[in-house]
Amino acid sequence: MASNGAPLRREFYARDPSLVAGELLGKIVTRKTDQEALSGKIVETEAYYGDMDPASRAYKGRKNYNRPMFEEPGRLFIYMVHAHWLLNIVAHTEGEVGAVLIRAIEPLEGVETMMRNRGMNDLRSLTNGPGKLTRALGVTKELHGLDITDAECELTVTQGENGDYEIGTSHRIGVTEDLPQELRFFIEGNRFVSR
DNA sequence: AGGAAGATCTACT
DNA sequence: GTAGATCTTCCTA
Repeated sequence: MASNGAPLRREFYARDPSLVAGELLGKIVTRKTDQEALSGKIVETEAYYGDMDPASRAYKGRKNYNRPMFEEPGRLFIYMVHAHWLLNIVAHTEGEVGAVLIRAIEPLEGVETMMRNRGMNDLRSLTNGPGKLTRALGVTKELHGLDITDAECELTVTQGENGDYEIGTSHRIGVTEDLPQELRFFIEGNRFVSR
């Protein structure tokens, strides 16, 4: 089953955010509820940094709400934009600041429930955007700061199958002031990548 | 206490 | 391709 396997270890996240963002492609996100497991394959991500990144939530220094970005890698960083919760995983090397935004997943398990959560039944547009997938998976502020390297966590990321993907890159989407580097990563040709 | 911003989504033309 | 809805957090007074 797709969601089997141990969570990725903390060392995976204790590296440069752009590296982690690229390697998270093809991994499996699983949201465990009382009833069932909802899961999907990560097909699109973006990397964010600290005070050198004007698009980052951590740009203006350490605040209450962005605290996880400054702390232990492998924990969740969740916050709201335009009435949508966005799902991030803290990722940075020792002493640095950063996180990876999950922008799109390919639905695997629990599609019925995800459709119910979203109030629609079009598979293609079920989870192909950062605000859409959190709604589908039932991700809210409640999960903020949780440790996803713990197998008991309500949300985990596991290895999945080793696919041979063409990885595409581009500038980040929706940011007002981007860095010169391309920090958006996606699986080339996958139909669940946002548009 | 109030206003504005923001890593978005949907529906409409 | 553009407009309006959405809602939490932050900033200033």
